[in-house]
Amino acid sequence: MLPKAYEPQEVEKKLAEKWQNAKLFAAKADPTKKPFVIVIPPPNITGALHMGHAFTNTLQDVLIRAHRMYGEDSYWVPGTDHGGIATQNVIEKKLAKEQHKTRHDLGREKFLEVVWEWYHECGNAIFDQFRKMGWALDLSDIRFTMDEKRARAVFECFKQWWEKKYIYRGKRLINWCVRCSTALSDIEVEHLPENGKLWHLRYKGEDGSEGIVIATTRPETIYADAAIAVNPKDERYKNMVGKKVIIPLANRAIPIIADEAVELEFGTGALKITPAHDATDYEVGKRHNLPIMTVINDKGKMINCPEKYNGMDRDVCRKETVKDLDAAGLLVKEEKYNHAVSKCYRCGSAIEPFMSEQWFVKMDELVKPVIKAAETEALKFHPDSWKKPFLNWMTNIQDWCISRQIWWGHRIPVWYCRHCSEKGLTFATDQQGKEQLTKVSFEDGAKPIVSFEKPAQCPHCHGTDLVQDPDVLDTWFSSALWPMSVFGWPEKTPEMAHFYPTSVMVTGYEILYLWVARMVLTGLDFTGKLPFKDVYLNGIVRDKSGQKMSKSKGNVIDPLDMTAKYGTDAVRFSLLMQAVPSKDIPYSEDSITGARNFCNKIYNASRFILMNMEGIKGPLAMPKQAKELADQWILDRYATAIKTAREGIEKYNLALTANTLYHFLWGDFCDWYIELAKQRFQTQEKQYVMALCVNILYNTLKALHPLIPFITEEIAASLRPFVDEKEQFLLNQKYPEFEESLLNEQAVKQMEIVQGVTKEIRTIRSQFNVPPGLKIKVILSADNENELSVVRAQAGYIKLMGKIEDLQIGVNQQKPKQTATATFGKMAIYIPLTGLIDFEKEKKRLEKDIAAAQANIASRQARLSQENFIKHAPQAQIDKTKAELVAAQTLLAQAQAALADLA
RNA sequence: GGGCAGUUGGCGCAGUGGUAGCGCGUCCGCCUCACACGCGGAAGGUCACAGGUUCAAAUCCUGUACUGCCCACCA
Repeated sequence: MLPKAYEPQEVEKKLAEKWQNAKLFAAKADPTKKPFVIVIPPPNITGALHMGHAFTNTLQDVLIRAHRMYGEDSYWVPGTDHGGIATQNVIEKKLAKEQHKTRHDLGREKFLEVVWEWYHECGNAIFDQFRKMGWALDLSDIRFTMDEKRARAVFECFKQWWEKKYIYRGKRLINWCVRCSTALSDIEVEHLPENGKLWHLRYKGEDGSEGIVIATTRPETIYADAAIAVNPKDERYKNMVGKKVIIPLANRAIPIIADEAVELEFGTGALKITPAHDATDYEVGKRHNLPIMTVINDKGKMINCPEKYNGMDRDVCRKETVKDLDAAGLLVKEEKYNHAVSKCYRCGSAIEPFMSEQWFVKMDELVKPVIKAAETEALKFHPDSWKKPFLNWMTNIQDWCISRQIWWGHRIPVWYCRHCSEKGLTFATDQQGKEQLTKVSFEDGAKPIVSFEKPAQCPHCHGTDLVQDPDVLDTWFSSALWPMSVFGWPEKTPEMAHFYPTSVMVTGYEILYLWVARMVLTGLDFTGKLPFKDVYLNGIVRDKSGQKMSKSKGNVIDPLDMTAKYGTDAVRFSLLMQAVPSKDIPYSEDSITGARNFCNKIYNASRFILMNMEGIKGPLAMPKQAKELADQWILDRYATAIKTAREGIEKYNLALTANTLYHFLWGDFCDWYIELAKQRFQTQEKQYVMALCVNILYNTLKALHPLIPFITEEIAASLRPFVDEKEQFLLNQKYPEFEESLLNEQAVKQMEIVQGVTKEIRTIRSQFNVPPGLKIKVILSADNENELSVVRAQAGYIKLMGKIEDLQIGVNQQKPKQTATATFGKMAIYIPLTGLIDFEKEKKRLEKDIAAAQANIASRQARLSQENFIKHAPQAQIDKTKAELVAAQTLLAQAQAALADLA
């Protein structure tokens, strides 16, 4: 005998291995079939996968599995991402913790070795999770954004864009993360609110006058001030423009200028201009030809400032400066001020706007076809509310800073001849005593040689002393090429020809700009084709109260803990039940138990059917004819469920698919059909009923397989001897088709009567505490035989489901004494309950019925008396309203009669 | 400052132009020979607010409020 509760752990382990060994998920590249392709958003190799991965990848898995079962050549391309700064940070932390070392203690080469080791370790852990989650990824065929082929793709892109002059070097104010010691692109900067302060500082006039008061949040940058700006329309300062004031503590004179950028209402209306440390100021400085002075270096330390502060940390300098200003009587006011501060998206430390020469990609040309694709909806967003933000971002795009001053990543494929580029190259000796190129300046004469490998010699002087650019590329640079590079682009591979473009990109909306936009851009630029036509944006998995999950908050739910506890299917299904496009989902262990219970329900229903299969020889074909109402009804429900389940998949609304199948299997099949079928198990119809049961169950398992692959595969294997199926794996079987011929509106209506009457009877049983085992007598009465035709025909169902011993059906039946009364449609339901009737309860019940009926009658009558309703509403609506009125009137009359009887 | 979502029973969410559903929770009764991870039943909502369109609006439009997110050079 099978255990009573489903135990997923063993089953899942066994099946996960079986699928991989059978190469079930491998690329087929079958030219006779329509390809359906998804490239996985490659997870960063920064550690274990989290709930967000579990969610987005499960969505993809469902699509991939469903389309495979639709008969398409579906292929889900697996891989991981090297994750640039994020990964480097993880390794640095690990080094510090385990060995108390920095990356500089190891040196670049050794550090990279350590990261590569980590990749193999972490990568394997990730692939293990892929397998455990049941994702249809071929684990023998994994890509990595830094492997040889992907590196080739990166180089090809760099080279072509260099030749087209899209890639260029530029010196400008960039976002610098002091902690990560690298430049960042604009979208890698987050603007987070912070409780800061606004300091009002006095800059005295050069002529000894009182000068001007400015407001700033960054007093430590006053040493780099190049001017004070006021709005040209500002009457307060009109006569001061052109005069000079003295920077406090620095004793340097700077001019007062007029610029539109200054807001009249903010602060004092006077703005200090610090071109080297603020983006707005940089622009103002450019307009007025102001000198650029840098007082904070790449480590966040003060430089070029009064001796006292030199070498100080910028935060310390801020405090000291404020203190000294106060002492000098130049601090006019200090007020609390909440404002947005730029933070590094990887480490959270404050971004320093920093003058630096970096590599950029010019965006204006590249972006044009992307905008067109989104506008014409050749590129379609799901939900389409993302179209507008996407276009908005694309139209206002800035050039992309692609160089990062870190070690882990694709090294910029540019070389310099030490002879020819001499003046543009700065070297330093690292802690291992090796000479390293630390800084490249094109302004000072560095001459680039673009090459994948180290060139044998300099093309100009034929010298052989060549060094590679020290920077690496933004991690999103290689990600941008992912939908092409996974197929071996730029090589003309068969995979590229067959699988590209892919079908849909499924990913979180938080990386729409960071990633999706750039894939579209590269795809269109290099292939002229969109890398995918559909973008399905999923939401974020949050905690129970809607908070983002984070380690620091301690509200993280680890998917592997949950799968170990409840089974992978339960975790998957709980996510899918809530998978409405773009919607964040609140998640807690509670949401998994519901899904786990469903899995158990499937298991037990299957177990029950299998138990009753004893002595029956398969295979049993799906019966073509319904023998009775329940059969017609369940076939209709089944067909409808399949139709809706497929619709959900097509519309990327997997919550619809999950909920539909859940309610069909549990609510319709188990609660009603199996219960009704039980009585036929002992009859000659057993073979027929079992054929219907086993086929409907089996097909429902198929329909559920993309969502919960393990339990469905496991059960289907036991059922297979009884159905007409040769294929071992569900994935290779056909997804159930919607069969319109199974729809039976009349059967559904009749069944609704059976269910409705049964429910009324059950309610009364429950209300008057009729012992569950006690069979009762029920009388069904109406004023004409026609109203009773269905219950007469289906009396057996009602007797069974209502636990009725004696069911009398007839026109205008006499109501016995001591009887509970209910109404369904135009039928009166009398249940004689001598000794069990509680008069107060019955009275209350009837009064409630009466009140409801009166309200219904009033609203229906009101509507039907409106001339416009009769004139404009469709006839069906009018008929429906009339029918509802009659039903309400019947209910009222019967309830009132019953109440009168009671008294 | 601009944009986008959301606002539905205690909680979390679905939902279609014809006066509302699901899961969890609550309450009552049941270990009914598949399942107590279960079965049966009940209570509980004027679908944020104000206008408008319509015979009819929770569902469409406009505005307001609140919440969340994204974008943006008010220091």
